[in-house]
Amino acid sequence: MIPTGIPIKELFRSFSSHLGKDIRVNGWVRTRRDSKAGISFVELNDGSCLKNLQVIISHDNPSLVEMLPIITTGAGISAFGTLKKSPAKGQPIELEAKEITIYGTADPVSYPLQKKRHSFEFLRQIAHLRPRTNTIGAVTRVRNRLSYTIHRFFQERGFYYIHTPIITTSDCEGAGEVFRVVAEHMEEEFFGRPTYLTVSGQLQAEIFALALGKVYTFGPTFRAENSNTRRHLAEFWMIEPEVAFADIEDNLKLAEEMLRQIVQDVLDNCDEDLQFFARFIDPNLIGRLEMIIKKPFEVITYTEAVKILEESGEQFDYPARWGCDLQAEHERYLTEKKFKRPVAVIDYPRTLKPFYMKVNDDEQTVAAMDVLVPEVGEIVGGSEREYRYDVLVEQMKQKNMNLEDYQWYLDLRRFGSVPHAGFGLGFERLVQFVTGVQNIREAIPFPRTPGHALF
RNA sequence: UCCCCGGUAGCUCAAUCGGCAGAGCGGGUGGCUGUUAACCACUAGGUUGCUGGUUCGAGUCCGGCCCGGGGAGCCA
Repeated sequence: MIPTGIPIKELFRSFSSHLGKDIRVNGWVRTRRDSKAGISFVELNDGSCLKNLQVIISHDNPSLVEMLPIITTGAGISAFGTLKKSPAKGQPIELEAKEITIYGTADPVSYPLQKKRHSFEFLRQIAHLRPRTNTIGAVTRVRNRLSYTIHRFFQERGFYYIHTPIITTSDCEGAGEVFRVVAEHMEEEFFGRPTYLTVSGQLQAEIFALALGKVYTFGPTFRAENSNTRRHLAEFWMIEPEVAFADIEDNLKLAEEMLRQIVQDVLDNCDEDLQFFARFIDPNLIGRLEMIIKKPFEVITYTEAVKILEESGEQFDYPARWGCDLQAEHERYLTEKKFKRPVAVIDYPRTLKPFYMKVNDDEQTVAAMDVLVPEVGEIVGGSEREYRYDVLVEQMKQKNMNLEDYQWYLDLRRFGSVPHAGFGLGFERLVQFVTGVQNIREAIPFPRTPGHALF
């Protein structure tokens, strides 16, 4: 067995219990500095936290000195020695090495990562090594925490986690272009009919919501849109809760509580990483996150939003008009300038929204909701679902849909249909919002965008 | 897909009006120091994205293509 190391995070958190004891740490060398006073300093990082542990190599120990030339940036090593208080400034503790095992060297001439800052664009080209950087390491830890706390949020409220299919036969009308799924070396359709990668688990989640009450999905989603922006991926992860016996107000409340709780959790548990982002990525980050917790969401109807935009006196490239979709510039104005907080826009014209949204009593609008946040834009999109059979059929006919393809969906309205609602939260956009990374490609371990799919 | 900007050393970038292709960092060597984005000296390192053209002369100007970034649209 490989000797286990103590996580560096653990050493910094409670070093008093380890001081003076012999311990082992496994990790990767970030940098080495040699002092002719007879000491070398090795900064070791193991991914458990942002901080490096300083390992002291005394030049009195000939077997360690022999190793020095290959203890270079990037090397994977194990260090065994005594944990001591550091006599110098900069770190509370350091490890005085007795033994070092070098598992893997990293040739300094060809190892692409250097101590100094790299551009994110360059790091994307070495996506297999970029997790070893401070930023991507921190994003990865925050992403993990968000993932954990989202599951916890729903589990604590009695939601069931549903694994909706990745391969589907419905293209979820209006959710974007789809990827076809075909079996290689097979002429005929593997499934006997055309199949696609899912663009949303919503319709299938509705099936289970109308049986188990409260459910959510959290899985990969695929869109074959040729969109080249810092907010879009061809493969991304989406959280989609779906609740029976719930209307648009319940839906809004759920979205707000969810965002508030997960942001609070990250503030409580990822402080070191967030401070790093605040220092190097986005100085306004912490204030923006605290705003989520302190200020209630502003809720306005689409009609009110258009009126506010018309009376704003702002010069927009496209003036706001009732019946037209809100432009990105409109959304930014509402959330960043007018209200300076998350804004939920509800009750959109039915012509702008998909068939499954509940038609309001005015028959002109549907019970949709988009939650907009500063910097990222739309982070949540959802609605109360149309649960009345006749109205749903009418909606589908208006949108020129083939009713036969959705017989199962209509059946849900024929047998025990009840009001229900849900929404989709783009997970990478949440990661973007919480970390401040400008480009969504830094918010996911292996970004897939048009023309790019490494590994 | 459309609009704008860019592609020069391993990385980040400079190069005036078209006139000898440079710096910092990183690498190597030596020096110095309980160092910590260490410091000092020396040193190696180039198909200026590809291609065609204009010119005595092109990193620089023009055409085509490729790639990247930002914005827009679509959306999460």
